[in-house]
Amino acid sequence: MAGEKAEAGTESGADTNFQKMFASGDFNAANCPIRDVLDQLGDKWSTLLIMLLGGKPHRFGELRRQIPDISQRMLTQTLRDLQRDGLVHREVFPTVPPSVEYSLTPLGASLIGPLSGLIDWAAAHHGAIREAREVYASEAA
Amino acid sequence: MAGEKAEAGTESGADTNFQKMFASGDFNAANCPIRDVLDQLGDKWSTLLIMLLGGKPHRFGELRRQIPDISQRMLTQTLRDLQRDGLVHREVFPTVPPSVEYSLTPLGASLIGPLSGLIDWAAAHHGAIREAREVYASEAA
DNA sequence: CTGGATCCGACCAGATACTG
DNA sequence: CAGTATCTGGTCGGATCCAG
Repeated sequence: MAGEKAEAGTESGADTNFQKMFASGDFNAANCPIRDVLDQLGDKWSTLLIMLLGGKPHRFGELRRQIPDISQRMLTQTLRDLQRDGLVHREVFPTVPPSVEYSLTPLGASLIGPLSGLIDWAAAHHGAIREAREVYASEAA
Repeated sequence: MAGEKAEAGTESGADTNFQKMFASGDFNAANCPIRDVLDQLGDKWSTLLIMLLGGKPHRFGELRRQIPDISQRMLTQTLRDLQRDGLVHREVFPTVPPSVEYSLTPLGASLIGPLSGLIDWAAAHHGAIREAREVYASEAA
């Protein structure tokens, strides 16, 4: 299969290197770097924390107050995962009582741009999505 | 549902409008449109399917072959969710045997851009992330 | 104040079998 | 070919108690 059917997409034009990578045959979701990264970002709290830390560094309790509906367990765990991936920096100040500050690493900061693009899209179209959901629900009935 | 309609502040800066929205107090993750949308996109297969359909429409079995490690159940379910959100169009051809074609709606196509931004980031930095993970693992030991 | 550890329910997701 | 239905295990995530 050597056919170049790129022109079929007409105006899409944004699939770019994804289609190329996918067509390269060596995909199969196992060695897929996208999934590897998106899996973490796709969880319930990661993106929210990243955007929050993108504004300014936060302390633990500060984050907990900013996100009322996160449990302490999930906050700890998500922060540790992000730290593990090199997106978040954790700094402990040996004060009494102890305080810990979380901030984005340069790698984490570089994610803000692309992530904002997606968030902007979500904000812009979530009305249409909710509408589509209601239409679908009423059709199903 | 008390007062939908989030202004979303058009689109200008990157992190700016998120911080603005967050600071506006009208956030709290309950009425957060971001979470509403990202929740669906963040699941295991949505983004993959969207990018795939962004290339060209696919039939059901075609998608299943393209993604070997998706179960038939998850494929059906994810497609239905995307259709419900108005991102994917489902067209049935009453042939024998029956065939169904899935394609992106204009709304779904508009997502390709922002999503590609994130995917490009993932592809570009996933090496750094894997490296960070190994460092973290060795430090933990 | 910042977490670790544990228990436990809820939901996600795969395997399998069956239908039109 | 394109699904639906059911059973089941694994993981996510909240609540609570405890420690430094």
